[in-house]
Amino acid sequence: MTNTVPGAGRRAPSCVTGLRERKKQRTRGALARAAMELFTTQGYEATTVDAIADRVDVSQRTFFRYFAGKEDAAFVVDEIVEEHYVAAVRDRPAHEAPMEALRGAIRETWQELFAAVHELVPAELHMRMYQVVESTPALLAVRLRRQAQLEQRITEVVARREGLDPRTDLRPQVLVAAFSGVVRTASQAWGQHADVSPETMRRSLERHLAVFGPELLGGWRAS
Amino acid sequence: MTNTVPGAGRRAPSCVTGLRERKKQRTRGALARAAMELFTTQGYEATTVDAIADRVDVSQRTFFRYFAGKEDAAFVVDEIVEEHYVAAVRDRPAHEAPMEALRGAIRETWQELFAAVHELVPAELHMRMYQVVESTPALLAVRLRRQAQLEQRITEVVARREGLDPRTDLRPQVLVAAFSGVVRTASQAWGQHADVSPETMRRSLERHLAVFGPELLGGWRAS
DNA sequence: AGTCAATTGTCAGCGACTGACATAAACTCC
DNA sequence: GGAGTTTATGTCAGTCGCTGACAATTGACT
Repeated sequence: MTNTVPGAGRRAPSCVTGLRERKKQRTRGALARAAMELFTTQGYEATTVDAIADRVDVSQRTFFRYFAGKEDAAFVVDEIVEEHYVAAVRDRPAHEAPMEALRGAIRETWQELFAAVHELVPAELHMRMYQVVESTPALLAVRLRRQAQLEQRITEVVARREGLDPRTDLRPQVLVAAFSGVVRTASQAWGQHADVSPETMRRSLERHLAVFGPELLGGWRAS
Repeated sequence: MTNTVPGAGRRAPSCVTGLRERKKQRTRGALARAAMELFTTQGYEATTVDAIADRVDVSQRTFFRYFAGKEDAAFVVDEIVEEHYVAAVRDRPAHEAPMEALRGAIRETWQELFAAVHELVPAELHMRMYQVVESTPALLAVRLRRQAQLEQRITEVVARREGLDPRTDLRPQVLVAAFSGVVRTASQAWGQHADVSPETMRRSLERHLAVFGPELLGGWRAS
């Protein structure tokens, strides 16, 4: 089902591990890693697609057969994390309230984040890449769009958990939007932090989540 | 202070209305309107910068002296709305709780939205343009980035209202992020609506805001 | 081994964008 | 109102992201 990109062959099974399929996965991984290394060292704009392709000894044309655009090579990690997150929300115990489930899922996801990605890219590179995306306008825009799409998927999952139709009952949509906004501030704050480590990441998340309670919506002067 | 873009002259006052300045504003407006007309009729990707420039009888190079990129011509309206919103939050009565102030400000802004923009572009074009941005991935990404930047500004304003330092106290940041997420779902839902009118816009906003209360963060099963 | 399908490189071309230079227009001051 | 100085504009050449088309190579299956 999940083909490694170039031409979804009409009869190709693509899930079994033929020599061909392994080769494709290797090239794709190599391209992604090469791209990230160049992006983090030279900057995104200063890196040409030719440079990425040369580093893997393929033609520029081949790069574009694996990635629809230069940007996409920067989001292979995000892609994995997104899948983990969706699965995590889905697998949360049914008795949890929606907000609890989201909180638990994001904690899980961020906890296992580096382990899940480790095979593809070293943690060091991954963290620097996160900052590159945050500080490059063109990439940041794409990340935010991806997260907006992710919100849609999460909304579906939450609605199903509660047995609601998201078009009728707006609560899933609204909760997910608000919650995602909060998570984004947490990751943003973490990205600006000088010491980017799994530990500071966890702490940033908890600090932001702690504030997001019913008291936030009322007056603050009494506090 | 607000120069119309081509070369910020070292001695040019640029706030007074010289013949030169008026001419620039006219071409800038004409370029923006031409761009929006083409974007809404042919689609964003199918519209070339040459086509936009030709329609205003200037060279392609001149277009890029007024707008840093093809995208930017699509966001002159958003820019105005953003300014209105910031001002609206700032001018809210000091006794209002942060959440109240944000709610009031967004209502105000959306109410006067079409009137505020009317001089630059007709309402019809404006609304169709909104949908074009929502349905064009490249443009949607930019809009989301702009809104993220807007959140930062609003956070500053809210923090100042409450006499807080946004780096110490995370509440402004977190509230604004959550609230902005909710507003975004409202505008998104409106954009997908078949009948895009000021009336349906207001209703979408109220429906989404109504859901965003303390009950949302707890369990829903009791309801 | 031979056939078939799928990946790859090469090439030509489009569109977004930029720096450099020359021209023409508007502003300034006398 | 004319001389000199900014400042906007057009032209040109060039880079980079990206795509379609074709031919050559390589893996897969019998």
